[in-house]
Amino acid sequence: MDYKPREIERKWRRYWEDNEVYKVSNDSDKPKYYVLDMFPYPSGSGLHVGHPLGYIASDIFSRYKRLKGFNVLHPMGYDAFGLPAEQYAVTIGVHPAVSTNDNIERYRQQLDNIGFSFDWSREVRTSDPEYYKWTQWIFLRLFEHYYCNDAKKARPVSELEEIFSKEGNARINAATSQEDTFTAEDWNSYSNAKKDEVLMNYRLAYRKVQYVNWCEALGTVLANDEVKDGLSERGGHPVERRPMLQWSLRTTAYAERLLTGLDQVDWSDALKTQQKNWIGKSVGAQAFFEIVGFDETVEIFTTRPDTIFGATYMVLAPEHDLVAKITTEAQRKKVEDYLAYAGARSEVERMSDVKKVTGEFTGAYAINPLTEEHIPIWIGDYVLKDYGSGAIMAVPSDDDRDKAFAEHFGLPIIDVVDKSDYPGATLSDKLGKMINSGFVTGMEVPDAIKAVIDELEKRGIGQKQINYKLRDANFSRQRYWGEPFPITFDEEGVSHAVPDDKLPVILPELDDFKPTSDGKAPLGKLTEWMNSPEGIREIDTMPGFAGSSWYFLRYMDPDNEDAFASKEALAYWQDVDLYIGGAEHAVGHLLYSRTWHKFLYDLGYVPTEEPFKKLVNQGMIGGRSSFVYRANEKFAEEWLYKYLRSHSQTFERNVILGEGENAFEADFACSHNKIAIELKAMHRLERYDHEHQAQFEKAGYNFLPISTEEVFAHYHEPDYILDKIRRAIDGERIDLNRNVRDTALFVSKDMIEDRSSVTKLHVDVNIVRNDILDRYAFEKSRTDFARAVYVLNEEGEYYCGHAFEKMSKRYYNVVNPDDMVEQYGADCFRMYEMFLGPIEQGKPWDTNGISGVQGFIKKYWSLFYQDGAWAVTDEEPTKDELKVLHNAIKSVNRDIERFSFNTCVSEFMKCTNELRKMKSRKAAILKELVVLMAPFAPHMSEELWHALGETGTVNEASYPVHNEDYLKEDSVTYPISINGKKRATYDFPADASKADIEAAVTGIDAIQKYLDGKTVRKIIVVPGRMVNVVVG
RNA sequence: GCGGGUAUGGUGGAAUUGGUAGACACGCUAGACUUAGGAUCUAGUGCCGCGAGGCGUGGGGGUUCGACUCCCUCUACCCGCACCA
Repeated sequence: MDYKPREIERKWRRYWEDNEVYKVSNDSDKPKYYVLDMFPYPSGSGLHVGHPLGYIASDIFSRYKRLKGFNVLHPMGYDAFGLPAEQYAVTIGVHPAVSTNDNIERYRQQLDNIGFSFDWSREVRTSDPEYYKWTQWIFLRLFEHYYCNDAKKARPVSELEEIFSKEGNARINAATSQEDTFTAEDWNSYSNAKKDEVLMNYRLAYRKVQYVNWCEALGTVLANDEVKDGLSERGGHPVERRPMLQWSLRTTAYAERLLTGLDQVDWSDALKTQQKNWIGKSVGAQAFFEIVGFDETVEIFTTRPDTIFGATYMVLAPEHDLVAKITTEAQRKKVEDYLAYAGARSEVERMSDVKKVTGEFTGAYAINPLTEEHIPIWIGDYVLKDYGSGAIMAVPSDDDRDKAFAEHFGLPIIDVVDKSDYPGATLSDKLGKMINSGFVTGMEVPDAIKAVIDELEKRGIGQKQINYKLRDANFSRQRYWGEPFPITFDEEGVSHAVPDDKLPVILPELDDFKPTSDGKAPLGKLTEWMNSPEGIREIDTMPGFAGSSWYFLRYMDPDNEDAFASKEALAYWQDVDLYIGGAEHAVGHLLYSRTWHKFLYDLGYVPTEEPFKKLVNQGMIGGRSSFVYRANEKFAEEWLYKYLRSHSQTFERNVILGEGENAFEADFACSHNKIAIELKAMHRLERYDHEHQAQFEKAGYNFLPISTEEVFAHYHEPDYILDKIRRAIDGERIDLNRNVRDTALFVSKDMIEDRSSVTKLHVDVNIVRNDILDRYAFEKSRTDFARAVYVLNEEGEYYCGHAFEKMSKRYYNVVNPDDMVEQYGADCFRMYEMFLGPIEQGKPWDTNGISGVQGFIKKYWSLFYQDGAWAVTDEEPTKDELKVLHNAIKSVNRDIERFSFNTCVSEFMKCTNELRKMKSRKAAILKELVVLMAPFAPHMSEELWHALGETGTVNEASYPVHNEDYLKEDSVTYPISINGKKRATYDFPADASKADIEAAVTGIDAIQKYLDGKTVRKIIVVPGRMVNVVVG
């Protein structure tokens, strides 16, 4: 039979579904393997050809592992809550639940088309109450726990309350935003509201007023990783810093473990460094500087305490609490002006002119504790409120920003580090010798750092401190489409957890879900819902990353009603062995999931500390855009000029006609015949038609309007134009020809003479093949191309230009996987995606190349069927055939293990080519080959598996193992090099010894001529590999 | 500015990790067949040169018998972070 992918694929997909071939059991003697794809947002525009790349890779690996005898969990589901889904719903004016459902359906169809082995019985959706019940449940655990820095794990808040009531908070070493110390008496005397406020400073999920990224356009607050360059990641809207009462997660508590945990996982260095940078650990010292005339001190953080002798002034962040207090009357006006200026600057502005030095003197002075000098306290927005303590000691001699500031405002600079021994050393290298630095003068920097910290500690004004760039994650969204918080507030404003047995708190129906601009969440419109019998409900919802931070655990046991997953399921599946997805989740999702996972680990709910053992980032597939070149006015003018010239008409270009104020320029004019031609785009000629007419007549010329469209329409019959001119010369008045409207001329790329006479336009890549335009399809694609005229090349083809761009609708370079599957079959599509290149590398999609894979599949098929008839025999395979097969087994095995899927496909091609050459059609060979290829081309393999007389499914076969014996050669072809350059090859027996080869090599004819008159100095023989003769 | 990555034919990419550079494809050239079709098959295809031969993995230098691979240096491009004290 012939290879008919559409039939075969439909047939076997149905079979797999009917027989639940991909259903995975939690109850198995086999070792487990968990392959996960990053959670997709079901966006409205569906999948393009770049999206399934990772899914195909993970599917191949899952199928491979299954054939290797593993019980493989390979699930799929949808991250259905959150901004993108809602924003999309808002734009098209449909309820997010409805649009999300539609999108999921579309997504599912597209995925099904490609033949993935997902166990759909485990599908999860974050917007499903059965799912978000557990998101809320985990949130409540975070709410009920704090992070103990001594135990280095999360502990119950109830424990904390007990300690507070007995001894206050002095001895508690926790991750906290609590600044004041209090005693047991204090605590016991606190109101409920006050107690709640204090506890919020300890809880891992807490609510507090703080500066947040408010995005007006989206009507919500965003987390730091959702803001890029001061704009929202989704939609690119401006973001401002604004104090708001918000829920947050105390991710900072886990900073250190998030950092050290990276050592346990097999991720790319690029990814690890990105996470490290985001966590941003820096080791230094905390110090307190007294303020002249005030009781308060300024707390600072520095990584270079050694340079304290060079601290000649201090800078506070504009939002720093002390600013209002310490500013002197004399400076108040100026400071207020500066605060107004700094406050008004958006994040984008602030970040775009980092170089601009701004600040203001508060009028107050601090005392440098080691020099005893009085140093001025400034404010400046290069100091950030939420890093360290929001204040710095400025050391202009050793810090570029401090230096720029000092120079700008004329502040003193004292050199304190002599770096002459370390050329090129930077601040962070911590190298050099101290000068002008009191008791540390002469010390090396690392020693001085220690000495200064010791001194600060001795005096009780400072200590060693570690700081992280990582901030707590904003967890509130003032939007509708998310998980409601399982929190209520009583009359006193005290927060209460909704009891576990009341979960989930269902997201109520709401018609007007549009965001508001005042920061009040849409759920606030439902007064009845909000004022529940249990108390006033929180009306913010959770962010998109809430549901996606633990979804991989739900797949293990998706229908469990008593727990997010059973202990047994968690004990069996443990963690994700292989995680494939895009690099865009490098910090956000991956950091949050790791945090949640560590928290659940602390509570004993999950058995592993890191959720994702191995992670592969698939590269982005870009589009290969195609261009057509539309001739412009210049082109028409050049053409007409050349044409007139060749007919020896005495036309001149750009001729000034008329006199004085009435002078004007005509495109072409012939003074002899008193005729002038205006050559312009139709719409321009139309606009000035009558004026032109009058103008030319006044100058005594017969006016001939020719539109560029007319020129293009008659490009291939130029005599038409000539005829017109002749008639004009004869005095005939010729009106503008309006029948050629919308005619455009397209010049084949290889026929372009002058780039400026054509305009480059994107053309749909789906109507271009091997850069040749399908002109029929082109004319149908857009109404304004319907009357296209072409300048073709000698072959009569239209060649398009091309460029690599992002795959995007506006570049007309989007290729839909459905179209590929329709045309080539899913198996071919899967293999071609892999064949494109290494999975981790970004690359352009080029549909042209798929024909190579298609050709291969046909050839492969023809090993089984000759002229449509079954041609496989039961003969014993020969040694050579076995060698070809086992070579392929060996290579494919090795390459799958190292995620080199492109070379696997090459290997299949090579193997097929070789078997074809041998006319090999033996079942013993082909059966193994079918299994080997099954992970890549599951449909076809299933078909052939059955054709070979097997029953059941090829998924249950066992993976072929290669036998080294078949690969052994009798003789080896050695490359013979002279001084490292290959000059000849020669066959030696496989068991030839080093000495044998050395002795024989100089006797080889092809080598002799290189040895003439030279001495053989050395012969290097690498057995089985190569020979190198060193002469000189 | 800092950090990470990449650089190989006209194109996508191979190279067992220091051992025959360009596998496997696309494209191109020539030929065969054919109801010329965007089908199939055969051969060729890194560059220069008629040739012998020479050159060749972004540029320059080094280590080595031998370098796409290791080291130094420069250049270009991509990604991430960016006043983080």
